[in-house]
Amino acid sequence: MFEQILKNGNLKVTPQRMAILQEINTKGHISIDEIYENIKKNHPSMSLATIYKNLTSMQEVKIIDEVKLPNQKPRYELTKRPHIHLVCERCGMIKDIHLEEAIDNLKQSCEKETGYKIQDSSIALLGICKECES
Amino acid sequence: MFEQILKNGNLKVTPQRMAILQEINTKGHISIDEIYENIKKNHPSMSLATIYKNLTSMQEVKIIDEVKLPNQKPRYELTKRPHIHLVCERCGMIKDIHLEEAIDNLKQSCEKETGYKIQDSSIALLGICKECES
DNA sequence: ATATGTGCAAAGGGTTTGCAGATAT
DNA sequence: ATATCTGCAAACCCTTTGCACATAT
Repeated sequence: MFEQILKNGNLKVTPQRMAILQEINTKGHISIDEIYENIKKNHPSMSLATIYKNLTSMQEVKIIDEVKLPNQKPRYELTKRPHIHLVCERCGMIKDIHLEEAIDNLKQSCEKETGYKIQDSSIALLGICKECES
Repeated sequence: MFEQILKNGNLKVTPQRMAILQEINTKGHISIDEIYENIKKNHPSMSLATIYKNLTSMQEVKIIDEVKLPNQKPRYELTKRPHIHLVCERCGMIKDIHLEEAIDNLKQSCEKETGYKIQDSSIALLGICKECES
């Protein structure tokens, strides 16, 4: 699965890349440091520089996306269809919501209003999650 | 005007802060370097450290907001009601759109779906502007 | 066999910090 | 008069780079 994705991007399949993708896949919205710390447990020789280089190259071929949230270090996720990041400002939980029609409506309103041709979106909503609220 | 806003935040009114606010106000979505370069023209002793410190303190009292866009250094704008950033990926133009009902709808859909209580938003749409398109 | 990738250490760049002197209230 | 702010320089990140060796194809 990730093997094929890497090959499609003309990237070689290395244990380091596989470990990074696995980590991003299971944790989602993960920071560089978290990736590094987690992978070091099973792969002690893993270098931070390798992580940086691979996050860059895998972004270039659109395997992963960088997620920039207010007041946070960048995080990384597997590339998915357009979605919304819901961020709990108390516990830090980040949840994806796939409300594609809502995003499409927003896109279309903006296109109509401005003549822009929208190709991509970066949407975060910030608040308090159900658990923290109660 | 800016004098009053600073006082409301318990920040002293200094020429440096006024210059920073003026710069953000006229340019909008401006980067730290742009602020520094522009202000130095009329205010050669202005220090970069002062700009950093003030961007931080003015964010803390919600006079300004940091805008994080994909593949860009952070930019700064005066705090406004929730709005959308439209970014032209060809010419770099950044345009605000105040589609508050659309944003409210999005918020409400997300709240209904997840039980989150949404307090804030960070929305960017990326594409090609009318001028670049033609 | 060859191009690519990895790890290391050094370099680079942006941001933060501490402090002494200056300024706003 | 006092707390706050500014400018400078140093410190402190985080990220990138160059290179020799290792690995995937």
